[in-house]
Amino acid sequence: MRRRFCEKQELNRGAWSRQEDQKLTEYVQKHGEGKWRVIPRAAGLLRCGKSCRLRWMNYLRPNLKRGNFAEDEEDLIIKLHALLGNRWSLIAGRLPGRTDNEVKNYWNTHLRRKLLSMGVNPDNHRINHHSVLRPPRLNESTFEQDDQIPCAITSSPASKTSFHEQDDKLASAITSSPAVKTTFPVQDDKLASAITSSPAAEKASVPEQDVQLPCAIISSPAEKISNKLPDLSLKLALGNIPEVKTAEYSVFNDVKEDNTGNSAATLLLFK
DNA sequence: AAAGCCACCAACCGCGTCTTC
DNA sequence: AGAAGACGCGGTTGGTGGCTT
Repeated sequence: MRRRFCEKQELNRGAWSRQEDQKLTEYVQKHGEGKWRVIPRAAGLLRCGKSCRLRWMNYLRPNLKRGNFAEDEEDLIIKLHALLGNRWSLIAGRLPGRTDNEVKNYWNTHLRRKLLSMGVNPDNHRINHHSVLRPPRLNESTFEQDDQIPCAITSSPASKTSFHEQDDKLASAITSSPAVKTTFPVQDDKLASAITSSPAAEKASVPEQDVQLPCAIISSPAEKISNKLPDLSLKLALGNIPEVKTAEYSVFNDVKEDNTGNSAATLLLFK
């Protein structure tokens, strides 16, 4: 059997000592992050690069927030998990000072249980019919049999959603149907007027780097909701709504295909 | 007091993706 | 274009401390 890298090199494993932390911190502060493979030797550490990177990213890095999660952080994690699933690094990216490892651990030890106790399935975020009422203003016809994510969501029927495939990997041009406007559970007039749909799908391209940002996504009534999609499971719509400040809301546009190949758009907004 | 159980979380591992040559 | 190395992500493990019996 092949020996693990750390064993082969007779490197330290397990908990980090204070001296090791100090050496790594000093080295990274002086030379910067990256080149993790050369850092251990350069910093005088008997660790593999991978271990150094992990220690730095999850523990030593400056501006890390430690301690209990605030209620709004919990709330955000739950909403993001509902949309993104176990994409811990993406979720952590929306929580300043939190690491993917920390968010993942918190989810597994606290939030998972919390959702279960609320009658919500933590794997798919569907609500147990017997324990939770549907939001009163949602259009029932836009939902599948089970309730979906327990926050502001609209879904457009597959038939009204246009979805162009540019190639196997990327797809573009998503539009929301007029149903979006009427089924959105509006809690705020500003949003109500701002969130609407474009009349027809049109291809448009969005710079790749923008698509990487999993946040501050706003759709415009006038503009097409369209983009390049780095991943078929996550479609992000980018644009601007003049009436709504992007700093105030996060919007996700998710498109799912059913087994007949039809696609349905889901728009999710939260503060 | 001590054994057993459980929750928490730091750290490890394997694998997929990206980058470099 | 493709091989190799580096990096990053998510699942899992294992040590530790607190609580219960």
